[in-house]
Amino acid sequence: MSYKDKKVLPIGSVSELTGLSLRKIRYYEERGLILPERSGGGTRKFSFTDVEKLMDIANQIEDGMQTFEIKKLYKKEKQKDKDKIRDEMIRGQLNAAFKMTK
Amino acid sequence: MSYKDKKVLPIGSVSELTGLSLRKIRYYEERGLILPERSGGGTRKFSFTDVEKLMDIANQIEDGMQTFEIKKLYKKEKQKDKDKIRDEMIRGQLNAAFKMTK
DNA sequence: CGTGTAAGGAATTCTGACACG
DNA sequence: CGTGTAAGGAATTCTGACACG
Repeated sequence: MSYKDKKVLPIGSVSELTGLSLRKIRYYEERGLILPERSGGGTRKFSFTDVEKLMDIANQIEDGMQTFEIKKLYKKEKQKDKDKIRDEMIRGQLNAAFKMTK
Repeated sequence: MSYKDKKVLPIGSVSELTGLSLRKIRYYEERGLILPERSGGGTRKFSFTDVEKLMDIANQIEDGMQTFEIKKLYKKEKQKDKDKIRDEMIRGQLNAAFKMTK
């Protein structure tokens, strides 16, 4: 995992990087759009990937999209990723089986 | 500037990533080995580059090197970088002058 | 010299709630 | 629904100092 995915940024830094208020960031988490980790004491820790996602979210909100729609969108994205991986695995196995017939 | 150079990490995250105590990190700053930025309120903000540098420093300390030696080393590195840039600029200008003679 | 620690205070973050719309 | 704000408390960080070696 690269630096981009390390959950290490405090919400203040994320707010500065994205230009979003603390309230908005917390709300988007509440709606399940992002999933920061928590320190032992309970403070949120974000990754740069989260920061990028938040900037995406901000754009979509500006376009009048609602949080649950954005969430659905992300679910679809994830499903696509899974489908892709499944396809690749199937292709790999077919390929292996094919070689055995030679 | 990439994510790696953004000064956004709190000292706690840096401590976790490097395995160094808060005391050590602050001390290495005091000795001028790293230069985190400060938030408006005065809290330190580090970059991933700082994190990498700290891991380097930790190794050198383990090898018995003293902080002022490490600092000297970094100064030399910087000087080399400057020399390199100067060389490239001179070469670029010579090249341009040479083309004009054609 | 490099590092741990206890001390007191300040900055940061947290949650739940009320407000507006 | 999405967001601002005031409120009280808890976690995080800060500095300067003493200790040891």
